Amino acid sequence: MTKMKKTPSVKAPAPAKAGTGSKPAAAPSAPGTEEIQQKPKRTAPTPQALRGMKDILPVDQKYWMHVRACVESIAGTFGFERIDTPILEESSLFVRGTGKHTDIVEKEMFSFVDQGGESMALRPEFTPSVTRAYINHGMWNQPQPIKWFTWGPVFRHERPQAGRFRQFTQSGLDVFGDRHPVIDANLIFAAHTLFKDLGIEALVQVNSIGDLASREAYKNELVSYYRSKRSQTCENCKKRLLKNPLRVLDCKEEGCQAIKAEAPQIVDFLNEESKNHFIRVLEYLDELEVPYQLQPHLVRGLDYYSHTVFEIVGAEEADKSGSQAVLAAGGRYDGLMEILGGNPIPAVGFAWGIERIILRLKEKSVRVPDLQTADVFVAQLGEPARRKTLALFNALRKEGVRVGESFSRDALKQQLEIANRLGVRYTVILGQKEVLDGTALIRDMDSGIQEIVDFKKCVAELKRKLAMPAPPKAPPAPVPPEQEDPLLAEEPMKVDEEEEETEGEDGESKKRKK
RNA sequence: GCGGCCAUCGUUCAAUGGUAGGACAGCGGGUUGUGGUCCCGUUGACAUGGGUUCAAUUCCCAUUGGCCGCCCCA
Repeated sequence: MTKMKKTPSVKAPAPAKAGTGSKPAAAPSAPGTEEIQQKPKRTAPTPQALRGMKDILPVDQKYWMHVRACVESIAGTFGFERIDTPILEESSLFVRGTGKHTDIVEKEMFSFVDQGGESMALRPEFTPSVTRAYINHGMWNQPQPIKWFTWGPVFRHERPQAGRFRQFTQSGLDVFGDRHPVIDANLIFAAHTLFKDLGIEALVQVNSIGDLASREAYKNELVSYYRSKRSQTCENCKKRLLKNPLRVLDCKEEGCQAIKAEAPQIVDFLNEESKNHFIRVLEYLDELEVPYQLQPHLVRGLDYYSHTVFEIVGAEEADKSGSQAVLAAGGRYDGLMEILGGNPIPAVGFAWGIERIILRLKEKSVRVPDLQTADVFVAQLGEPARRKTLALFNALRKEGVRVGESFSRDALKQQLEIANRLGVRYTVILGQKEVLDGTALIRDMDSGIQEIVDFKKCVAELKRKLAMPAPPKAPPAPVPPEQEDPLLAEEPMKVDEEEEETEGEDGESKKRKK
């Protein structure tokens, strides 16, 4: 038992092989408290994030915030309520819901048996979960339709690539309990609006795969058509014909293109009701002025889809068939509720992948709002000031002001550097002199102008200043400087009156330098 | 899951069969209490494990991870 207490944090050197039994290098002396941090030297290999799983670092958070804000705005304005479901579900939910023969379930699902012998899975998508939740909570007793909005991690054991991860974040909108085509159209409109809000040029592609009867009829026809072209069909398509015939329409092989072009189209096999539904969806889309492309070859891989299916792809990737071009996808799934043992309640929804959206935002250099972490910085010089600054920090914080600090540093220069990096509007400076006088210096970080205020009024004064709209911040301006921006030229120079106590010379000398 | 390419400081890019250099970032300076530009200094890396070799970061193999294509998908 005594040997257990050393280095609880470091894992044993990974069961690499049997060779490295003794491990002579790292011999942490047990009592060693004095030279702990010396030099780590060789330790056991640092654990890595699992394949296909990523840390989201603070630098990237502004993208996440931006997307999240856009999504919440859309969800809110379209009347969707947030629902969260467990990340872990019993495996059978997805086996039945997503489909036993889909790739997602067959080879991509993280599933395992827990200590209690129960078979469970990390959700690979949201749709079965929210459908289950609808059934479990008897949502059909509430006024229909039920409109839900989701956001959270999903897991698929795939080979990672750019824009494809094993853990990724999906978000979606679902409408339950209403089969009217206007619901489909308005949902597509919401999706389209979302991408517009995000600043991503995206394209809506729609199709209808009809109801089950229509689809079966079409499948038969498609298969017999491809049988007749058997000699020219690629190997892959031959396999697909057996397993999931509709997928031949996705084939990218040169040779198959001609066959595909001539292939029967599903719209011709829609029965009266299905066709009617689709036409009305399109009419509503026209009414909503949503630009869309009819995509006769668009089919969805999951079993539960019916009628309207759609995808949203990045504008210029529309013809490139790159798989990561699909930013969002969805459709109607009227049959799922019954598959999961509920009443036959229609539903339609769509989901989008946040990582792909963010990837796109970065590729297109879409500007997203910066995350400001502090409004004010408190700088201190000398021990008495440092102590006094602690109280000031808390006083400001209690007023809801976000305060930056570097209490442990001594040099004012360094503290101002940090203040600058944080992008605060004001820095409060407290030195020996100010402590003795009971004052504080408030420095406007844009202009460099400083004013002396009574320490007691410091918080109120800062709040007053912060309440005023921030002057238009000159953007980094990555554009060439030739066409000078008239907006920048006549930038209003505010805060010029009302500071009788301003340290004129200080501020001016500052300005002269630049 | 299949095929291919790749792997050097935190990031990015070099060089090399005899253990690595720059840029950016970081940290510290450029005398007395002032940031955004400038100058100087400094920390810091050869993914892991085998093999070939007197010697491997460099060559070979495996593993791991990333990327690209396929499968599929958001």
